[in-house]
Amino acid sequence: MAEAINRSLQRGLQLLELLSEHPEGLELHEVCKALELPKSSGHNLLQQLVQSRYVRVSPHGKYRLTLKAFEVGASAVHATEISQVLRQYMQEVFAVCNETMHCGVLSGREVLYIDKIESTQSIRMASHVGIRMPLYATAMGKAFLAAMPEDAVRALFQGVPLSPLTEHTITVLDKLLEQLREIRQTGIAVEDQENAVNVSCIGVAICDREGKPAYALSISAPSFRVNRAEIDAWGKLLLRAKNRVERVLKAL
Amino acid sequence: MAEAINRSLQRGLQLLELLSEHPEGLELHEVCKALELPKSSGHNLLQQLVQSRYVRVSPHGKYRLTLKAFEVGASAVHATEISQVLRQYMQEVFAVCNETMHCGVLSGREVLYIDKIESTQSIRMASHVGIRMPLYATAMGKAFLAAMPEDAVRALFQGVPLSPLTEHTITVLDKLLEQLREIRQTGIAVEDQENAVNVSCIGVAICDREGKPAYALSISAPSFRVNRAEIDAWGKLLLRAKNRVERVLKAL
DNA sequence: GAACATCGTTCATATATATGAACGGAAGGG
DNA sequence: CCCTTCCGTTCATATATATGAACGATGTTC
Repeated sequence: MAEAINRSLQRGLQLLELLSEHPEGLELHEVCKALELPKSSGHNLLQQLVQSRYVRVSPHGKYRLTLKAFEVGASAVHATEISQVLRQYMQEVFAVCNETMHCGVLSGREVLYIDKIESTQSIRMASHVGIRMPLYATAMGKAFLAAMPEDAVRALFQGVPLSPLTEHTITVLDKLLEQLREIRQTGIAVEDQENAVNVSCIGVAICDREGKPAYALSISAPSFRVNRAEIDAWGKLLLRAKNRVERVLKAL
Repeated sequence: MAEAINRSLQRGLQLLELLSEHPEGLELHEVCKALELPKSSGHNLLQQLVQSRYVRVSPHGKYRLTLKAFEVGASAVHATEISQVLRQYMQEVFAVCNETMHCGVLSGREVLYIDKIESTQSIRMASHVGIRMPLYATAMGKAFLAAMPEDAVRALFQGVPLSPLTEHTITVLDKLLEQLREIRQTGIAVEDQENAVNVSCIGVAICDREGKPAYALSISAPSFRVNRAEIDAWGKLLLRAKNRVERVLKAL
């Protein structure tokens, strides 16, 4: 944590983040403990957040975020005007595959999910927009990494353990790097139950004008519906979408 | 604006809201003018927002929201656990109608859109999650109003003009009240090009345990695809979804 | 190209915040 | 039933913020 420029504001924002990680709500003393605040300080900040309608307090004294935070955040994602274009092409791929699709942005060692279209099939993936997932265990993430030079990937994961999420998760950096080399050949990243059991994903990265990975698209489906044929067919669709989005990005 | 409890935080939050209304970004002096801040104060707040990564500044000196604001907000909507249930039933209705659906919450004289499922048909509605629309000109909104006593509706719109959004918008309160009486008979609200031309919507309100309207579901389609038959069939689906969600709400 | 605007940044000090300590109420234990 | 403990709230004052004024940089006008 860098030294604050404006302590009140910094702590208020930290408080919003903390509450966003605790949907069930937190009590004053819990907030103070988590952020190492004196209770009088925490009280003051929470009061302001309540007055500004970002937080409400339940009858049991639990502080939670309100939908005002959602409103502000939602416009942030639509401010990145490319999101409209991404959604358009996502929709077109979805029309063919009818499997849950996600769109994400690269964010440190994680991918941040910013949009999704859910499959109408009864067996489908659960997920939600706004979450983060590790790069090394998702199709979108591996697509991002494959769009980076190997040195950059090594640097990014220098000293960072690849914690297993399932028993299929790649936990050895060299193995990951090897797979990234394959992905660079085709442009298509495949992930088979590395993030959640019985779920497979196919992803592509979309690069900005400077060629740096920025966005990714993926298809997620129950593993039994993802075979060689689907990987080939859906992969092609994703690549086509990727190229079209990149063309728009260049024209911007 | 109430007197601040903590001025820094209050102003910082106002600043986030302001930026959320200006996706194209604002310069320091524009921010200061809009919020009536001295430029040194605006500068300090923006610096903190940048340091906390809620805002970034473009090469041209334009301040914009980042996706960090989106992340925090997204979890706020998922914190209202009912959103999972709503989405589930929305999905089931969507599987039949294949028209764009929305889910919204009642917020003052407006409906706040919190979720959507987009039609895969080539002619479909443009909209996005996080926006607000006036109650009097949307199917969701009229469903909300019909779930309130007439006196409450009168009070809500006391002295508030019903500004036309299209030439079909209901702009006379008595006419709106009359239509609400009809909606109370069936439970289904229909809106025909009152919000946007060539778009028709069907909506239902979902009430909480105390019987107060809280959520709404709607189907939006090009007007030519919405005839008597669709209104009846889709209206029934929506009513069924409404009842199921209300049952869950009572059980919570 | 000189004079003038306009904008962002810096800084000293008047003003508002942060917090330890004290208070009051609620819950739990003996 | 009293004592203890744990929370949330209030308050005075030590500390940090807010801001007018001054500065430097950049762009504009004539």
